[in-house]
Amino acid sequence: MHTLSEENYLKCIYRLWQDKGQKITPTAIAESLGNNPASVVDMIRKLTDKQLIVYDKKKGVELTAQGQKDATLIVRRHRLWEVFLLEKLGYHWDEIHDIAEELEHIKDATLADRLDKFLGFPEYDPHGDPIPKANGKMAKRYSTTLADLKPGSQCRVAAVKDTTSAFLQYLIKLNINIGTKIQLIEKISFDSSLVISIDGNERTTVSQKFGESLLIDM
Amino acid sequence: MHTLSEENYLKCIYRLWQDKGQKITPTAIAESLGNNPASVVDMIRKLTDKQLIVYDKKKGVELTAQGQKDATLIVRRHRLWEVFLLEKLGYHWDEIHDIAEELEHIKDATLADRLDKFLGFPEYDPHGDPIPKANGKMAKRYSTTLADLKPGSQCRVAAVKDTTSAFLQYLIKLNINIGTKIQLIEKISFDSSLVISIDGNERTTVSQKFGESLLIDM
DNA sequence: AAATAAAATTAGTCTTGCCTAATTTTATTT
DNA sequence: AAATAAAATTAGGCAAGACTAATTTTATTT
Repeated sequence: MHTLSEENYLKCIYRLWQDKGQKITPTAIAESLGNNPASVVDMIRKLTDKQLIVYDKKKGVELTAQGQKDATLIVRRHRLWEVFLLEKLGYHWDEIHDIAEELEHIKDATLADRLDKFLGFPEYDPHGDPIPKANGKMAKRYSTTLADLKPGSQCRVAAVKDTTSAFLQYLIKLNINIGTKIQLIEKISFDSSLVISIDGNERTTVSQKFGESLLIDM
Repeated sequence: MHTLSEENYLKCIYRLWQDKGQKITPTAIAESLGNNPASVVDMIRKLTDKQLIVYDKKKGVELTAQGQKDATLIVRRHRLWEVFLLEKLGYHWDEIHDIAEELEHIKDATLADRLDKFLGFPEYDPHGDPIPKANGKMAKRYSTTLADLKPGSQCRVAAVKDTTSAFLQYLIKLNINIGTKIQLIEKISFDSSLVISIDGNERTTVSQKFGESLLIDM
């Protein structure tokens, strides 16, 4: 079994891999975890010894088959607990991430599967991220963002790319949820701000950063 | 907030205090946690600095008001999670203790109260231990054991004093549950073995140790 | 009360996982 | 290509929380 820290690194590497598909460098991991690059180097050695990752200076860090499997299970647990917290305990969107961050490390061979069954085998978590199945497979992950949309088109909010409560609280304020319809009216060429209409209501302007944090479905 | 280790010590001290009401010595804590007495001395210093306990060589370790409050909350969380695991996720009696041991450390201000509500404010956990309420109060704790019973009398299993799976699996084998009726037929004076009848069925003989691990209600 | 046993404590060590500072390696500019 | 900047790595340290071994204190016997 893995330590809490090892699991957090695995999850982080998994996320960087999914997000970018690019080379994963020690610096990128350090930034993502808020740790010092020197600490990352230590952990890279440890995870390499455990054969969960392979590190090559040219290619960066890559997960081995076992590393992918283990990381997927952590993500599965995280997302299932998020569903539980929201649906069963009545937490709000912006409160669940940090708690799930702790719950995902609970170690028991059958816990994830039992929770999955109890929740009715959900496909997506409250942030719109697909929940890996027991066999590691998972539903489609959305990748188009609101910022990628052509002005004039309409879309449906499918997922959030950013799960910080600052972003989620802003979404609550704007009355945006998974499933909300948004129309992109105009893209301001000066700073790429987006003029949008939420659920057919009056226009609002949001930043480029905002647009890049919302994953959509067309 | 407290570290995982601090919480485990607090809980251990709380349990020793409830169980025996006797002087709590470093050695007793060490035995209970499976740690070295030297480590216990370190932690006694730490918890004393945090004003969670008071240590006096004559009186042993005692919880301060704050220490009691914090320990009670940990116990509350542990017992609520046990109810959840058994009732909602379908675990068996003997599987829940260790998982709850991890879940009890999840830190969130409203989690215990939400879980309590979700479970319908249970009074007792699956082992028959009373669950502390949000205000710290809790239902009656049973203290009479089967071994204290007078031969000839009848009783109801109210709780188990031992939550190891070895004991619980033995109970499953004997078909004993919380609520099961037991009649004490005879006490063998040689070794204090107990001849009992479970739910009116044919006689079984159990050890003194067994009798001391079952808490009963008359 | 002295001898012995048990408990408590101190001193020093180890591992994990982080840090800073210094150095080396690799990339990017000019 | 040389200079500069950025990234990676090494070396050494620190705190938490455990350990062992040695010592001191307290309790129990004789």
